[in-house]
Amino acid sequence: MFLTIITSKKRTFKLRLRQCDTDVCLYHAEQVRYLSVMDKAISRLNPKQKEAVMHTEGPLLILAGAGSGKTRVITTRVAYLLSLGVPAGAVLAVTFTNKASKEMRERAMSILQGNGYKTPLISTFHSLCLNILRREIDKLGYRQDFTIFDSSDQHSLLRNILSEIKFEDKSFKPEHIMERISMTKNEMARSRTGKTASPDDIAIISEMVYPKYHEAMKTLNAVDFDDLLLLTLQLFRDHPAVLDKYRFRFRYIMVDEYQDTNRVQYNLIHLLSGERKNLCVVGDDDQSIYGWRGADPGNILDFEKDFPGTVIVRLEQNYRSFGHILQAANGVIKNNKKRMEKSLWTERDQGPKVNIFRATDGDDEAQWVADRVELLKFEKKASYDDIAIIYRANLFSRPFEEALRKNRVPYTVVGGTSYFEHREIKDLAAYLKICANSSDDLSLMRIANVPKRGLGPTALGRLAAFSKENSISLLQAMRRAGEISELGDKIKNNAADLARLIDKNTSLFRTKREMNKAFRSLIEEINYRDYLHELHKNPKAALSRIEAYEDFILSMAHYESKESAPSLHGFLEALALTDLMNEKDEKKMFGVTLISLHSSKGLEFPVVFIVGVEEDILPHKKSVGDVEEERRLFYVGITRAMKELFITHTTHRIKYGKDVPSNPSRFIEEIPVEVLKKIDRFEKETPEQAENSAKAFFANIKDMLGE
DNA sequence: GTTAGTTCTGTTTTT
DNA sequence: CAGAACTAAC
Repeated sequence: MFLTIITSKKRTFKLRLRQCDTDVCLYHAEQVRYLSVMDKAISRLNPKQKEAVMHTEGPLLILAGAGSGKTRVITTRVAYLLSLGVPAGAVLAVTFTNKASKEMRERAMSILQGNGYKTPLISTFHSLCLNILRREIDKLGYRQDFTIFDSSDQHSLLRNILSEIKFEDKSFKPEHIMERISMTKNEMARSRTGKTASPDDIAIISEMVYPKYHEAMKTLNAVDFDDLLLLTLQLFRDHPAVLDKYRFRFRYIMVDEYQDTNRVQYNLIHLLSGERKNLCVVGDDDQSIYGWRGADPGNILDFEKDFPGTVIVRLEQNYRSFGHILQAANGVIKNNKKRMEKSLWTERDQGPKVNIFRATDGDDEAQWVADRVELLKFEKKASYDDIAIIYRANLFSRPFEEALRKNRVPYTVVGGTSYFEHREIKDLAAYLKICANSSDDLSLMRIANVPKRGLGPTALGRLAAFSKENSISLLQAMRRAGEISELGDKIKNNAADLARLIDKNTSLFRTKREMNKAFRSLIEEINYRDYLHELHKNPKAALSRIEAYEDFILSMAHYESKESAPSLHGFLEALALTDLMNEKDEKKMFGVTLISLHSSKGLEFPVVFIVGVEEDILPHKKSVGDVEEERRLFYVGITRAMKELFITHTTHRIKYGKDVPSNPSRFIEEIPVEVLKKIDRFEKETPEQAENSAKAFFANIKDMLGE
């Protein structure tokens, strides 16, 4: 059935309707007014992009090469759907990061310029699932007030389990076992690329421990990140009525970064899209760099097979990089066997060639880069903000930080140790967690003796045993500490006091208008400040810890001010699922950016340095199994650069305290020689270069003195 | 129950 | 080398 809408401006729109889309009709009349806004946005697209935007019904695969205007296409498409009269509630766009979803939301809505359009649901996989589970999880036998365990929670739980079953073999680290459990949960075993099929020792152990872990999580009334997805999938599989509800609701589904989806995510999307298959996925198999985390590039490679009738749109025009950079990228990536054929092209100039520099060692490399950064600043008038230094592993940031500091160059390190890793934040968060979820024995265990309140391991062991015998929570056991005859009177009181403290604050968080005030007084009540001073003998360190938790309180205040119905659960969810702390600091990003190859995906910089491009680092020695993914990683790095790209490597490098010779990465040879330029440190400046740099130098001084 | 010394180990990490 | 985690003595 076709419905034709006649607009005031002699423009006709054909809208195909399906039987279940009756509510579309109700909307069209008021939408026609806004088509001109939409037309403007669409007119800015190239033909391929236009095709992707206007194809609204049936499965659509958008293969979006790096820098091909992917975000513009997705956001325009969302806006386009709304402009057609599709109700906002029927549109679902799923992303991986909060940053991406935020950007998508803002840009899509800005295309429509308000005009009374409601915002569709644009969310990450995890928060989408959380929202569904909050409503439906009782159907799976969980309690509604569950909390989310982050990886350090998981880790310590697993540690407990291992010691409980007296698994003492230290050669198996809890992290590795946890990683394996996570892979199992993400249905890696059933993956089509699945090479994890061969059962090794870790697989055997994790298989043994997984049921115990799962059981423990359930009694703790907690779910982990994987569970959010897995339980939602289970919900959809076991409760068709629930699935139908969401299927009916989400009639237009879009998935960003589809190459990064794992099997569970694939199944979720598959189920949700249902018969209708109004599913649009966007991705680039060449940028699939999360295979080690369960991402299955097979999902994008086989999309056509999985969804018959798929229309494929290739976005290959690159708007980001100069020609030489693109040729380097193409030259490298074409060595991969398993990929969808595509080749980026640009209308832009060739630009400078790709610079290769060989340093003697890591410090030399860092110093050279830092000096080059200054040269760029003064000679080419580049801003520090325009420059990024990208490395394979976060630990490489160190020498660059030092060299930049030495040159007085401002910089920002992205990633690395996150805010949550700090002990004081984890401690205080544990207080919040036990208040939010009285079954969370793990958090209670963590803070039972922090600060010291005379509840050592032995006392806690007794309490834990008592809770087990009576199948009650640890908190409940503390409330009833008086009944435990093995405990001394003092300990009984200590435990009961703690239980009272938790109970009191639990109700305070529930009733008090401003949670952050309650939080602050809780921190004061437990004398956490003094505890920190005891812990760190030099007052400077203690003070910085105090500042850190002050920030934490501030972020709670921030959360409360922006949320319409703030709650402790809500805050903890935001804490687990979004990077609350970095959110605030986002604007503070300035200077040269130091970032890992992985986190650089999606970003762009006029000048990029990819450093440490050596064998055993860039194809990393631990990922020999998947050189193609390493190559994609390099490809991602190259395609971040807009104007100028530098690639550096060393002749020897200190690794774990030992000096080892290093060889240039095999990937460097894959860059066509005609786009390469080897830079020699001792190369003298040509007279005109010298003149230019002198000019630039003086111009810069003038700048600094004058305006 | 805490502390200082010792051994061990070493990617990437959107949530 | 450096941080974590474990052990052995206060």
